[in-house]
Amino acid sequence: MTDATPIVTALDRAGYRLTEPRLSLAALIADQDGHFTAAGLVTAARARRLDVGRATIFRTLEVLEAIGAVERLDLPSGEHAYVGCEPAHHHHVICSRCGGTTEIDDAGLRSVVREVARQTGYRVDEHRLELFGVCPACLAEEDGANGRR
Amino acid sequence: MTDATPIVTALDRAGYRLTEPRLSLAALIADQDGHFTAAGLVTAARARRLDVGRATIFRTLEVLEAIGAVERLDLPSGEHAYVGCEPAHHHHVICSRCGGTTEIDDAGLRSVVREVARQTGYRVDEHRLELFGVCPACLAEEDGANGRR
DNA sequence: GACGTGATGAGACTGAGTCTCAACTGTGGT
DNA sequence: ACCACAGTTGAGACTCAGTCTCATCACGTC
Repeated sequence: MTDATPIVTALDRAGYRLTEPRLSLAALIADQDGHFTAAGLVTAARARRLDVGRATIFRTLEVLEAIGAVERLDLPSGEHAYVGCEPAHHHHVICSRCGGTTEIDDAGLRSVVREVARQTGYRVDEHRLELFGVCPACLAEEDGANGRR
Repeated sequence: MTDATPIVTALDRAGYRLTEPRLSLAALIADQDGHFTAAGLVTAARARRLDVGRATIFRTLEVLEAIGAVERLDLPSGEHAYVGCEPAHHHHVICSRCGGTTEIDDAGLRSVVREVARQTGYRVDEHRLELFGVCPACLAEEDGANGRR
């Protein structure tokens, strides 16, 4: 993603004002590939000399998460990160080498959830699946470096 | 769980010293039903007049997580919580009403992971599934309270 | 029972995230 | 084009989780 328009239109449609800081942030987020953290955005914003306060960055992320333009995820390290994404239910695989993410669809998870509900008697309202691994590009690189392995 | 022995033996077997603070904490954790947070343990320890420092609680949780006696999970609120559990790979369903947790086994997730790997080309090393909902007991209570719904 | 090492507690420290409040700015109405 | 106002912003104080340090302590071994 390198185009901020989807984020902007999502904001607009949800009735949020299109302010200058929000537009800057939308552009910044659109430029990130893979996941990014709030702290990272703060640094990036400063690097680009965008006049955007820390508080605003957190607030904007909150808004973007609420409208589904961004998804929050928890890295194995315990850090909170975000990924820009389409506002539909899905999950991510995260490359622990390059930090890139790939969206995945249901992939049969729905039936897992149903099965769990059946086994436990719970009404399952929400679920979160996070997958961590190594993306094809990094795998290829590893192979190249190691000869084989 | 209301018996600290499994935690204690796990510690012992892994070569950790069985110190007084660790034993207190093991007992404290065994008494928790459902998930608990580090902050909660700190409070609980103080309430019971256990002489256990905050740093020790964090360190012990780290150790317990490493040996699999406790699992760390991320609540939808972004808080970090823990559940005491058997040291085998599994997942939890968490009741967002009473905070109770239930362990679940694979339930078909393994094939989902395989499917994702196939779709994306990733080598998937790690995955985390968290389910949030309402447990049977709370569901029954809700029904009782609302008449129907 | 003595010793060495791993464990501990107090408290300083760091860094993420929140809150407050006065000042500002999009936006819809005119 | 202008106005008014409600929503938004930035600075910085604040809170709270989690980490680190270091002198002291106590478990387990010999």
